[in-house]
Amino acid sequence: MNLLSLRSHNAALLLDLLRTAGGEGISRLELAERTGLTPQAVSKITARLREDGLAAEAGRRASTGGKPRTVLRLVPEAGHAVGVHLDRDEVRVVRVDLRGTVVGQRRAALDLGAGSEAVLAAVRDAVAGVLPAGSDEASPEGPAVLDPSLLGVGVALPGPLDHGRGVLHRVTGFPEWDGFPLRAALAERLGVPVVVDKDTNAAALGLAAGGERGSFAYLHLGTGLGAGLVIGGNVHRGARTGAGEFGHQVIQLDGPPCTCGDRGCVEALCLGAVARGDLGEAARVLGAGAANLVGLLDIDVVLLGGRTVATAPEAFVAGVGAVLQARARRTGQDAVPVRLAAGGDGAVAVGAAQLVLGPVFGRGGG
Amino acid sequence: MNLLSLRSHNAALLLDLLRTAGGEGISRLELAERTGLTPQAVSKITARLREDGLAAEAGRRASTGGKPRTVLRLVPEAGHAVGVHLDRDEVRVVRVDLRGTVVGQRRAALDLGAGSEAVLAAVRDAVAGVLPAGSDEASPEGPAVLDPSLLGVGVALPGPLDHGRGVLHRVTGFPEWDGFPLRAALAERLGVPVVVDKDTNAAALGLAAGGERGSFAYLHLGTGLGAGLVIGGNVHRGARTGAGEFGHQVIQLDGPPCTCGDRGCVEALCLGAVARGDLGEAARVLGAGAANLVGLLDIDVVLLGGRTVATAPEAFVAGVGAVLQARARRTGQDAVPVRLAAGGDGAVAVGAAQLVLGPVFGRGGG
DNA sequence: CCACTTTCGCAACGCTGTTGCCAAAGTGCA
DNA sequence: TGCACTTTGGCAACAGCGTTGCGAAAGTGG
Repeated sequence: MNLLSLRSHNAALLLDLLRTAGGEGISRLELAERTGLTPQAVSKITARLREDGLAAEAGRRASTGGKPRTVLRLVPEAGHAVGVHLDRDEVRVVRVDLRGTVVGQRRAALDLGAGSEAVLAAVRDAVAGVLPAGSDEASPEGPAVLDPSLLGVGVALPGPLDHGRGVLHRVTGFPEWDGFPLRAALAERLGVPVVVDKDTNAAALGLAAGGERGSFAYLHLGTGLGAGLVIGGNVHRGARTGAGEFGHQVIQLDGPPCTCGDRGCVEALCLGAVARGDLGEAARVLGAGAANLVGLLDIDVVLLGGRTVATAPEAFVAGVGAVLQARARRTGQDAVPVRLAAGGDGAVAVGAAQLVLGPVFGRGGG
Repeated sequence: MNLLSLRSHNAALLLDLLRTAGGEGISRLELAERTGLTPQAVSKITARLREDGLAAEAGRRASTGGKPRTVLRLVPEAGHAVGVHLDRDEVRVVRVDLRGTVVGQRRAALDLGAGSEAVLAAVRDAVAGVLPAGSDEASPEGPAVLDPSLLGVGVALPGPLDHGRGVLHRVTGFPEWDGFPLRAALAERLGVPVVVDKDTNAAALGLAAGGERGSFAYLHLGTGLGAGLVIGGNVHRGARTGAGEFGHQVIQLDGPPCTCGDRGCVEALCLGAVARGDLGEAARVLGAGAANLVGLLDIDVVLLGGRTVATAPEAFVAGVGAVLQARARRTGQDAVPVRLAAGGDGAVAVGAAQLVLGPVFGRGGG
């Protein structure tokens, strides 16, 4: 760690606090208290941020007997990022500002099996569509993006992949994507940095950026069952960036067979119960898996999302909550709360944009 | 992050590399490469470490055509720590040097149910017993330790507790310890900093300090079943420092009742199989739990330990390994290796000492 | 013996956050 | 209205961080 990284570290720290403060803003002295830096250091760093256009003064607080504190806020328009949710049958693209607010979106049908060239071209067009007019001036073959305030493009898609290298492992049902270097291919076509990740990780990251503090698990129950883990504000991806395989956790030894080849996986049991219309059992099974996870990691909160959960949100929240409450009664501690994940349908695309914004605010090892 | 924390951060970084290098030592240029610092910065920092007596020159490497590199090594005697393993029927105390080598140990029978005063006195005596002669000069009522090179005492014991505040939650079978502020009570009696943690976390930390790199899970199968999780070199304790509840992970919905009040816990199934003499089934059940953990966290390696594992190490390693290999075949990735944890009986006490040494080397949020 | 390579320390430097001090901008009482 | 007081925040000087430039030290090889 040298002085340059110290500088950017502290700048990112302050930017993160400015982002968290949102539209209300935050004063220099509050920033000093929260970071442990001296007020004068905060003044210096925020002066640099104001010079760069990333922060601005925004009114002042009421006086407490002396000079009133000047409120600082993030300038959301100073930069933006694009998030792409690449699903099996459609692509969703959003453009967000520094605060994470959606300032443009686009949605298009897509056949993930149509071949990599067709898919990449469709993504390129959809991304170009959310950019401000004039950004797309290059030739169809060349880089699509010339806008210098665009920090990058984050892409989220289902299935295991190598987040570090940006290479897909498998996309269920589409073997032609095995081993495809998605990040490199897209970065070349778009001309900006590209980050790829699993859809569940993107959704979890979006929740973290959206104000969810501490450590939590986002459980996504849709056509499959997966999890995104956030530990201490950062997404936990594991040694080979394959963490979050929640659905194929075995909770019924020698139980009914699962598509993965094992038996008694949460996913198989849970989706089986859903198919039978037994949502109570589905929620109980999901809760058992969640309780295992809570015991292992001691997280703050469990968040539920996905199409299947959306069909009966209260039933799932209550059912999973009941299992966690029973567990809490046994251990003698407060139960870990269960809530519905905010954001709904567009959460993955918005979270994908956070793959790019995260490093700006000191998240995600950037 | 200010300049003082920057300084100690880089110093800890170098100390950690010196420790990892062990007796062979490491040259300044290698340190520079591994830290990303310039060689000159490494020279300055190591000069300070040598002034403080923490590092020393130790010979030189063969020349590669120019001046040979000077080898630096950690001075193990520059500081030491005491680790206490407080078990239900005995207390084990070790004193280790900076390198983690045991330089003194003591073992005494102990009744954890004999009341806090008796237990604390016994711990105090055992700790005093491993200290160099002359350290224990204070009156029986006053602080026991006057040795300034003693960095602190780490205490590991079974059962859930609050690592942050040093307060016990419950010790199974000994309700009189509920809510006992062990850290404060011991710190007062010993006169040095005290850190308390679960025995499984201490063992895992000891393995990490003993050369185990990256992320791993230590599974301890003895009278109970628990886990210590190390993620990126640091012990993961979770929001309320209760992480690692591996044994009460449910892997058999509505299965046989467990002592915890739930049904189908790994611990109940595994120990039940052991009681029946069916070690193959015990290993398979343990492997199922380990596979769930591996999928969720994507760790590098699974390490097994504990008295029950020690009765048939090969059977457990092979049985758990088989489950993980089957999982790897399904996902198409390399199997996560399973190994026997090094250290054996004394591992927990040695690991407890690392609770104190960890922060010196930049581990554990110190 | 001398040219060459490589390591490593001294000195000067740029930059970090910190400290001391003072102007700015309020409140509140006489 | 005026003045003392409180609180904020900028300017300037500063100590200390890692970096750069350069030269001495300590080897190898012809």
